[in-house]
Amino acid sequence: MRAAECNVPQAGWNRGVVTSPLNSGVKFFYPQKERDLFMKEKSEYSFENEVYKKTYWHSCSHVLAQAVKRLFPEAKLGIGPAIEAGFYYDFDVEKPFTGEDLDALEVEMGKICKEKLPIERFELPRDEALQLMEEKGEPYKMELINDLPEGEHISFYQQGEFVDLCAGPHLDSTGRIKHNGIKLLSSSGAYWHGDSKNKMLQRIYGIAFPKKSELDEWLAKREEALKNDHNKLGRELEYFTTVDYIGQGLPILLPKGARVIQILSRWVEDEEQRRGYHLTKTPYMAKRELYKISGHWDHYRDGMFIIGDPDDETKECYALRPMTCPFQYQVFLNRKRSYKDLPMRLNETSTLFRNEESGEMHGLIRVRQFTISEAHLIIRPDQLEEEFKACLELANFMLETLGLKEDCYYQFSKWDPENKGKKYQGTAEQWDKAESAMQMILDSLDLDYKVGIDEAAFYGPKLDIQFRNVFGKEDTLITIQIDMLLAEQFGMQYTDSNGEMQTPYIIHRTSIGCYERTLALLIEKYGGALPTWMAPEQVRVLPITDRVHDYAEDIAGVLKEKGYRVTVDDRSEKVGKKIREAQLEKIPFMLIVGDKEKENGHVSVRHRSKGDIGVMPQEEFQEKLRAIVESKSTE
RNA sequence: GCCGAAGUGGCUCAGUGGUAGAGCAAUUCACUCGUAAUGAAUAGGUCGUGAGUUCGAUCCUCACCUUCGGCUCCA
Repeated sequence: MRAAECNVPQAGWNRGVVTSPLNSGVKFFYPQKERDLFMKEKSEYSFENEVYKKTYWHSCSHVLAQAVKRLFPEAKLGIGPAIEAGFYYDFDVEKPFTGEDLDALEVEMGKICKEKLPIERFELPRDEALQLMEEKGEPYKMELINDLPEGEHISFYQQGEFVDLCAGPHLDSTGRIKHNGIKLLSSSGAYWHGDSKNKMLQRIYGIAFPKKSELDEWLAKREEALKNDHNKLGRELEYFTTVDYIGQGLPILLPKGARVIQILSRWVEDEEQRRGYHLTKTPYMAKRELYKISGHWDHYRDGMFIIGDPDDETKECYALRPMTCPFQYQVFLNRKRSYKDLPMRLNETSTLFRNEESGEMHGLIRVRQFTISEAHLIIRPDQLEEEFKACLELANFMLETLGLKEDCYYQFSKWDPENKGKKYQGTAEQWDKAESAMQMILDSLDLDYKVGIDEAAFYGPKLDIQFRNVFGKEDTLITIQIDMLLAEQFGMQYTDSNGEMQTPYIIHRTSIGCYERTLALLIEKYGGALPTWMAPEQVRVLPITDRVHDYAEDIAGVLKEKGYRVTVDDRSEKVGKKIREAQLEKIPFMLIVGDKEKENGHVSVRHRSKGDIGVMPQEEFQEKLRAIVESKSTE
């Protein structure tokens, strides 16, 4: 169907056309807003131009939809946007797509590109738009149209026989898309409108580039990144494992993983002590009554492991803690407090239990039992800004030391008033107050952040520090939260300087986040070669012959005495093999010793990434190691 | 929880409706070796678990468990 055949109002036809500044003939049917953005960007049609890239991928998603419609005419269209890396399109189909289906679709997409079909925009009034989608048999599109506000221009894009409801923008022809620069990556289920109550559609993910070589490069890079998958590397390098009959989300931290977490948590606890925190140790479980006060019973019960019958009020019922907050508050409540006691900074290396749903677990990143560097700061309202900033400073200090700062970004996680009562406790006024307080602090820091609506904790807004794993999936590493609700619920009060009772504010925060998750991120960041200061094994001594085993032991003994983690490989193997294995295990330093070294009291030093760095006296190596470890360099 | 894929010795993977192989790792022996794999021998698996179909199941069917990629959820 041509646009003209369905009463296209010609007036809207060329709305917002931009002609290429390079006069290459490419036309963008951009709405004014995006046109302005485009013109500010590099005036080239390259992927360095974010708008062009997204437009290209968006048009790819339409080509994908067109291919699906050709090969699977019964498929109903969902939505198909460009995303961070590539594009996807959701379809309602009888059977999920198979790998062969994706191959066939890729071929068909290539054909559509070669057909060089003009991509044209037209607009329709609501009733005609609905009629068109009804004729095309697209119930999901009709739902989208019905959700559009009154008076909105309802625009469509057409290429050949394919018409799609779409706000645009798009390229002007399928011929602009490189026919062999497209790769369909995967397909999986995805709920319509992202709501698990809705029907599950089938989503196809894809990526595309204007050059085949760029596609190949991207795919190779991705493959390379996947090699650092902590879930693979972490198991291979024996940081952790899982056991069928223990259960999902309950990893075993093997000696190497446990060692790293011990090193990190000692560092964190010491640093927090320096910053005025008091360490607590609170129980792993409590009676249901505690969680009723905190609100967990009403807002978080599905996320808890409950011991006993939660509905039988005549018997005791316990729950493993999903958070430490209500426990640490008891420290404050232990006696009468005055304004002089505040801020009260309570930290705990706390193990938590959350009954995540079965499909949500992922290596060390998403588990059911984990340990976080948690703290609650009980403060006077006038201390909020200073304490919040100090929390952020601490978090950033940790991230910088770990070398992860560049991989993280901020998210201001707000509530959604729509879910008041169900998901969130407190009043709109209380939420406004907490969110605007956080807003003010963030503004004063001139922080670059994205906003997450409906991402808050049930008791308050959060500043989350996010990262992406090797698959590009986003997770929270660190969080800082403002809570103006729970202190009141627990009857926490302090006497101010006028002798009047006041309710404190509370900051919930993590400093390094969840140790398991942080370890996962470190493994992915460093490809398993963790910085020397936190490496589970820092030095391995490799004697060349049995004659120098005693010397090797001496060297190791001195280093152990100084607190380093060192082993001796005294097997009867060739040194080449010992080196190979130490390399594969990513041991930072190898000390190769033979008769010559023994004679002179020297060591031959090999670094895992620098290779052979020469022979030196033992003391010189010790000094080198000391400098690296004490500075917590990322080497 | 939902959609899809997978599960064979410690690891990576072959394989077949007639109850299993390879490489690496392990163990033993020999070699005493100079910056990424010395050689030989030995041992190791009720083929994720449980049912069913069949004369016979690791293979076919179903359920469950676990793992992986998504969705939803979340530190």
